Amino acid sequence: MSTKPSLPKGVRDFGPEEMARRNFIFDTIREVFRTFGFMPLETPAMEKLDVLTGKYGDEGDQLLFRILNSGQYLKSVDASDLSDGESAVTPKIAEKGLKYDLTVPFARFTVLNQHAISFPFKRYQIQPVWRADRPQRGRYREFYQCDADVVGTNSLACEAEIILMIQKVFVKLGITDYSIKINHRKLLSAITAEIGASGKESAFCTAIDKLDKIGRDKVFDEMHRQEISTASTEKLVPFMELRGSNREKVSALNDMLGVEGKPVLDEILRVLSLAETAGADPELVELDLTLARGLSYYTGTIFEVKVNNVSIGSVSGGGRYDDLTGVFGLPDISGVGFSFGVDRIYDVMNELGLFPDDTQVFSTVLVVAFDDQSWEYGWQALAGIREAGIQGEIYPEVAKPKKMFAYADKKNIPYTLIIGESERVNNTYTLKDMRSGDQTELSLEKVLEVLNTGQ
RNA sequence: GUGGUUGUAGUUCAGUUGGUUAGAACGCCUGAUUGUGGUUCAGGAGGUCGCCGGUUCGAAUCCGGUCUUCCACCCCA
Repeated sequence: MSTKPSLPKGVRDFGPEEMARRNFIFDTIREVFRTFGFMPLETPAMEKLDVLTGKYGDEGDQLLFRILNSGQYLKSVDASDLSDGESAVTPKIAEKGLKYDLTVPFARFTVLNQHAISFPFKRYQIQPVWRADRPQRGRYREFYQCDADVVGTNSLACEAEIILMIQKVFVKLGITDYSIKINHRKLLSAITAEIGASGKESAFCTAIDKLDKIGRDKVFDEMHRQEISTASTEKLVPFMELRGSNREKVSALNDMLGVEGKPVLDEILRVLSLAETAGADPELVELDLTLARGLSYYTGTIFEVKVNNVSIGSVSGGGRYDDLTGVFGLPDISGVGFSFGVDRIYDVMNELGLFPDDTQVFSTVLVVAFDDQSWEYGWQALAGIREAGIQGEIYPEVAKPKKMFAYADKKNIPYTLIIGESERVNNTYTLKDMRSGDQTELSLEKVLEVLNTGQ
């Protein structure tokens, strides 16, 4: 008995026309990464769980896909583990997990290969990652990330290059209405200290991150629940009311934070000016104090890119992490990186109608034969067509003309090469333009000429 | 993880207060048309109504469970 097949929750197939569009995005991003000197890297789908856990916060750990051990995976589990529940059993039956992002595996790679790497090390990585999230619009359980990271340097040029790469990619993709939001973890810490809520940084961050979504009152409510005092949230008001250009915000912050804030603010200014002198559009970059980001390993500048007027979350994000390799035994390596979410960029471009209408052409010519002997004749001609670098195919059997031409139509093949008895006898080929319906009897040489120039 | 929502032909969807044989469009196949496609016309195939159970004389329809879809939280690309 056969069962109807189905796909697991949150994963998708990509058909031919979808792949053409996705590849356009991948190719664009890859090209930009290369022009900035990043080198390719791939890591396995699965990692040891101890590599993955603890890097993404508690929420992140819950979203890890765990892989059941092979063989007799229950042999080390006993009754007391079972009565203790999942937290006792899971580590004993699952030692591997699917990777959750590309940054942590990259850190693991860097540590394992430090003997072979010369720092600063720039790599890009385009691979799927998996998260056991509830699927939603723009949210999948398997999705592609395109990461570029630099490790082994503190230079703020790296941050500036991230801004430049984002802008370059979006220009090529035709996305114009978006903003690159930047902030700095140390700036958030300085503000937390200034309002007298030291030690509450992470609660502060998750709350303030929601400001544009739920409004000031609810953010304050949440902070109060997290034991941040009313006095503190009152002191926060002027920070929330900061408006103006990035430089105006920075100078205001300089006054508000005093000497404590100076180093961070200088960093931000430096990043902005490096980006601008290399041609970045300052209008698209916005210092946003409410940007916090959940991943716990960020320590410096953080980025997020949001396309305006679409109902999809951020399409890119990243930041600087001072010590990601430290947990793997290689301390004091600072890195900074970011990631494009191809799946969301695809959804955004679809929503904005940025993909060109022209349906992909997968074959330039279809060889159509009316009898078996002609098919053999066409088969040989096809070899010559392909030799000339033209994409072509033959209808694989002799069938009714209607069927063969309908195939060419459906597959959007612009030319058919028609062969029957008369062509075979004359040693010629009838080339038909499927759009106009015009057809002429030509030598193979002429056919190749038309196919090469005709497209 | 919490709350809601969806599921009927290959696809998009109708289907009345529970009532005989579950429909349409598009797609597919065949023919009109055995060396010429897109149009037109005629015909045809295709569904255990997501799955399991319950209520009922009778369930696509009501109830429960489960899986799936989409959405709001949480969080995130």
